[in-house]
Amino acid sequence: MEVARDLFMQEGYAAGSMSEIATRVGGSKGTLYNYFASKELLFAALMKQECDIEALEASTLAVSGMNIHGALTAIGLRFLDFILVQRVVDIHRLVIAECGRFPELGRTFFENGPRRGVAILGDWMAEQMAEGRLRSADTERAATHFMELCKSGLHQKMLWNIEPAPSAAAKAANVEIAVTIFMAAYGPLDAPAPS
Amino acid sequence: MEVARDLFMQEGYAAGSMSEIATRVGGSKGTLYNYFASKELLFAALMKQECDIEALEASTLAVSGMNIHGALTAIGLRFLDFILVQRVVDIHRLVIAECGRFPELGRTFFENGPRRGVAILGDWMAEQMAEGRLRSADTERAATHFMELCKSGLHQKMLWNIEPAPSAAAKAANVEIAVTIFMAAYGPLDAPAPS
DNA sequence: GTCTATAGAAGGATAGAC
DNA sequence: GTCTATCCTTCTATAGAC
Repeated sequence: MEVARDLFMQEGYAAGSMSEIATRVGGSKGTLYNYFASKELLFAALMKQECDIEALEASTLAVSGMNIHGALTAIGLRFLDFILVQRVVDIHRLVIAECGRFPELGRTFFENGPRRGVAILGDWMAEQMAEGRLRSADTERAATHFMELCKSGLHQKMLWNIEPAPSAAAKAANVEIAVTIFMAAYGPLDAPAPS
Repeated sequence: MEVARDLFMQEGYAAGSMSEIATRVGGSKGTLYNYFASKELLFAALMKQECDIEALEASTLAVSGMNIHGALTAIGLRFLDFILVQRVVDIHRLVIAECGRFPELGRTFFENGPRRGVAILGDWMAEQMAEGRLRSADTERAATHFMELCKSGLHQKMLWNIEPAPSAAAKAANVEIAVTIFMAAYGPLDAPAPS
């Protein structure tokens, strides 16, 4: 499955062949078909595994004992460190490429990845709003906005194969400005926006 | 080329065959190869055409005589009306799917689409900043932020084949909140943020 | 369980008649 | 310019020996 994943990420689902997978793995096609009844089932099993990895990553949020600014910065950095890695971008590229032919692929990844992440971040923001550290607002929308601000153009540039993974400094800069913008729009009203 | 575009959008580049294109267009494969020397050249010609369409759309900005709030709303609505259409999303899906194998594909689309759009919007924002209607800031970043806020989660949901094109009302709602957030963060300092 | 061998279909591309 | 026919490769999937 690891070999198959790499091949499909490199060549795409249609262009990646079972023969090539068998060759790369050092076995024969007959044996490969003993493990997976069809190319489609191998692909489904493979993507399910990747989806679980994504779900695990989206489920964690460790920001205890930080002020709101530091917590948002930590959340943003962790988010970018996860999605701006070549392997993850390649998986997303494969999901986007094939979700037209495998409709449940996009939905499954979305539910386990972005949607879960937004829900968890939204819940955390709801707490912050209740305690007056953030302005009252739609939590899901606020969480989505924050993530989009963090990504800014970086994710698209990788997805479109224009630039490789950005440096830690570039990511940190993006998060810093994202936090500033976010707090100006969603921060408590008694704290005026900075210049 | 129209037929080929539709087939590739539906099946993907690798899975869409020259035979199928010839059949759909009502001709023969031999004739098709008289017009395009190879499948790859047909694909390149086709994507170049789509790219030009995108470039044309990204080049226009008509907001004369509006206040900043109305202008941003108009810009955001026009932007969403363009990118949240199934055909455009399908093209983007194809670009993302194939830019790993055709590196210049992603770059060409990016330069003519998003980059051009950001540059034009950034220039307009520079004027607004100079006249005190927006806070002074990095114009390219501000333009990118505004577009990301307008898209919010809508574009991804279409790209991942989770939802069809949103209604006009849904787009308008997204733009309205995007303008509010944007103005809270980038609006002039003398106008306090609304509740 | 793993291999070789192969069936059966489809793909890209070309040759050559008209 | 357009067609039919075909070459050669490659694909998914299976059969059957060991």
